[in-house]
Amino acid sequence: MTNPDTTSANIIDKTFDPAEIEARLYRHWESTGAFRPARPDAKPFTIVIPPPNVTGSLHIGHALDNTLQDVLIRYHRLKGEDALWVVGTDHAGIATQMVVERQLAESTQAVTRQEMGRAAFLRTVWDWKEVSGGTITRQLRRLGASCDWSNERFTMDAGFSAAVTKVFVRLYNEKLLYRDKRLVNWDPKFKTAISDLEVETREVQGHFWHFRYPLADGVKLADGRDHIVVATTRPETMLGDMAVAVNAADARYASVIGKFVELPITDRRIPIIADDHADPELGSGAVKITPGHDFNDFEVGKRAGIAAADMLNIFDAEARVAACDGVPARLVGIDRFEARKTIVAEMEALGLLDRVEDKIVQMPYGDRSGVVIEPWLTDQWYVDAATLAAPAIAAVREGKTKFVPANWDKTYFNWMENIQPWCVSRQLWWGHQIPAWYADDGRVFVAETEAEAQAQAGNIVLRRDEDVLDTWFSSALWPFGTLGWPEQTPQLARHYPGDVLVTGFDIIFFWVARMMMQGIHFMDDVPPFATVYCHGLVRDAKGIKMSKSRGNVVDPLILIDKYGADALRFTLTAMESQGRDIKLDEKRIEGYRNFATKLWNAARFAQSNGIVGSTSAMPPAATAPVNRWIIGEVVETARALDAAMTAFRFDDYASTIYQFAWSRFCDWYLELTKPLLAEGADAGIAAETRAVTGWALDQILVLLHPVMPFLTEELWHKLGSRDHDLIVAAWPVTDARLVDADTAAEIDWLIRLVSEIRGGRAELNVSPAAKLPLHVRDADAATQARIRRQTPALERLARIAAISFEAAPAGGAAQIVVDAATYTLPLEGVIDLAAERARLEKAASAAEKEAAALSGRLASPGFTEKAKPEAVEKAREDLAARSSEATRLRAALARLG
RNA sequence: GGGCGCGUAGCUCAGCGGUAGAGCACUGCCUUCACACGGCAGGGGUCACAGGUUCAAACCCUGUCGCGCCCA
Repeated sequence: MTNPDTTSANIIDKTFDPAEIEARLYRHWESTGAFRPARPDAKPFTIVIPPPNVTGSLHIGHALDNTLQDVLIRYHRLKGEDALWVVGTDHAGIATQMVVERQLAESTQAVTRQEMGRAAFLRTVWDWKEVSGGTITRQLRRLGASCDWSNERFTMDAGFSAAVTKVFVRLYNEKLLYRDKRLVNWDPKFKTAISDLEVETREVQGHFWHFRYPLADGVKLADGRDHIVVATTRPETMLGDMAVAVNAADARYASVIGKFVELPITDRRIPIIADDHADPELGSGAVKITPGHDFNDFEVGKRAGIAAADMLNIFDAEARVAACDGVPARLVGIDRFEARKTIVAEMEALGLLDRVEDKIVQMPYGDRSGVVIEPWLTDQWYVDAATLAAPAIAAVREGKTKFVPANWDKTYFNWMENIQPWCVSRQLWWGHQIPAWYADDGRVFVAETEAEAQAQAGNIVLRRDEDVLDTWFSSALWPFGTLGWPEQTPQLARHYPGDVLVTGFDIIFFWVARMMMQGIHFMDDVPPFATVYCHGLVRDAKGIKMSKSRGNVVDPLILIDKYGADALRFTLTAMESQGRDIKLDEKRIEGYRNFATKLWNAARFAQSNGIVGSTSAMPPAATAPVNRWIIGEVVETARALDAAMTAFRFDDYASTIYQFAWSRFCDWYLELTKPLLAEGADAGIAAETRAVTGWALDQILVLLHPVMPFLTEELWHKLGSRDHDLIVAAWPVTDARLVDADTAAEIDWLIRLVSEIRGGRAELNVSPAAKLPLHVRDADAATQARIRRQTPALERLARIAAISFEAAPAGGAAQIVVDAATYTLPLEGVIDLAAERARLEKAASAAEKEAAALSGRLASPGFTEKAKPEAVEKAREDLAARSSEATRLRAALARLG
């Protein structure tokens, strides 16, 4: 009924073509609502996507982040849970505004947003969003992400915007949000405040200019000098100096504290103050204080009693010198870097330039604009982050939210405990406009609508705040805003809090911290997720961070084109070992593409043998040991995968299913059952084997589906007529009673015996084509029974002609020891006796060496007394086995003569 | 300066108290009727170094060296 196959026959093609399959299956899943099956009675499982920027395109980091989320969501969907992956995009205020402004500048009209006006500009941004904003969500589909697209969200949607406004108003009314004049990181290119997290500190070669500031009123230093030397990396800021600070403990300056200097160029008198910020060990020990343009100086200024409103602001929004107390008119309007040259030249001309030295300086740059950030004194809206952080810290301390790997909680605590007031206003147009209205007299009215503000204000003219909110202010509401908050929707009741947040560790400050604060505050103290899974960065094969400028970025879409989405997903999953950075080597992807092909071919083989998918999750009844064995192996594999997923060990998950599918199922089970399916074999056993193979293959498809959804869904339908898609199939039964220890032991023995015989043959250069007779010595009744049962398998896999329990004929032979029995392959005339002697000698020595080590350990006094009883018991068993093996190998050596 | 982490096979990485593992690469053999994007077999590691704890250490502790990242 839901068969997505559009080809006429269900025959598995000789070649596996990911591109065709992926496009077809994704459309099928999405159009049939498979990503969000209705399961009202099931346990909810919820992930909210870290919303990608609407301007973005899929890079390899997204591919990793979303692959992991999809593995989780598909796994939980298969487990029968009510799995919801909330998806959507973020309006990305500054990034989007930049993109659209650039397009406008490059367009034929070459128009600026100021020329257009706010309303027209915003219409243009929305138009852009409708046309180009879907890039990344289309690309997520290429990856196979099974998100709930039917409820896709955007942070600027009406409902979400209403939530943002409500949060702003509530925080304001709770006095957790306020307007204040403080220093911000000002981006003179975009003319907006930016977050300190958007400031990138770079080391650049700069200078340290030492200026002489003349002491006022004829005062002299203890050493007789009439000036104080201060050094600065930013000479132009001297125009805004409001003090010179010295350390109270510095004897050189003790006598001048409280006196004044004549600030050159400006002819302003500024005080000499005592402050611990001045380090006697650094430079002259005296520092100029520019409270309006330096974060440290701002604090010094406040300690000295200067109110923020009185601090001098010497730059305008574009960082040009502004008209200001004492600043000469000739300097007004010139750019800050020009001003620097001018000031230095003028100081030199005044004979006040003491000296200049080269200095590496830490320079703040805007991570998007690339220009030097100016600490600037402005009125902005601030959230009292410290108050909101307290319960967010407690939630992690109390284990309500866990970081995986756990050590990220240290990073979280460190940042949260030192959190600064959060500046949430931005001087942009694209974003949530701040719901604050001003009266001409400066009064502020904060309300959800203009009408409400007007009602508060009475019959006066109001003007709305032109600024918008920081994008993170809105995305902090993502875990509940996407579920309909502030409406108390059934979705919200059911899917908040989320189970897991999957994100890069680099986003802990930006986003995780903010979601924790807002989630707890607005959702009755319930943090937004139980687990925060932090993965690492994807680097190139050499371990270098990918960047456009280095040209070492790998495009996930190109990798998908080349190897298929499944191979890329498997690679990223297999390499994800709890937060460690991933060095992505294309060879690895190629290897997992090969794995996909391997499974494809195994399914082809099964199909050509009349094997079809099972109709029941329960395994078929089985009598043959190999069938009973594989059933047990499937169950144990499913249990191991459950354990891996519970522990968020994506790498374990991938390697467990890889090993099982390839090294167990393909290499052994399919080979061991070939004789059972051959012509002339027992019809009952053949039928049982077909049923078990079909069942086991089905289970592999289910178990692998979270990582390789396309290949597995395709094979699921190729192998049988199904009444549902694999994406909504049931996880295998994991009943331990399905594991039969006796058959497991028998197949384990068989595998060891075949491997030993193969090894011996290869080492002795016996032609792979030659079929040899096998003589068994010292086999007990149980072993003889096993040999009889497994004769067809031994004949095929070990290339044995006939098995005899009679003594081998005299003469050269290869001898194999497995457990208590010795197996002889007569090779009179062809065997290299020396080589066989060497082989046996090597094996005997190894066994003896190990036996000696074990008996040494058992003889040591402390071991048997202090070690765990299991460890002692195991050592005894191992010793017995190794000694026995050594004895038999020595006997074999003796027989060889 | 503070914090986090990493140094295990040629490469990329698991393992984190009981005899060293995987994938890739490498070597030999194999056109065996699912698969050469394959099969079979094999070589390769004083687990950075030095001390210590322990009956037992790649794994725990201390220090040294080397390499990252974050914050100031």
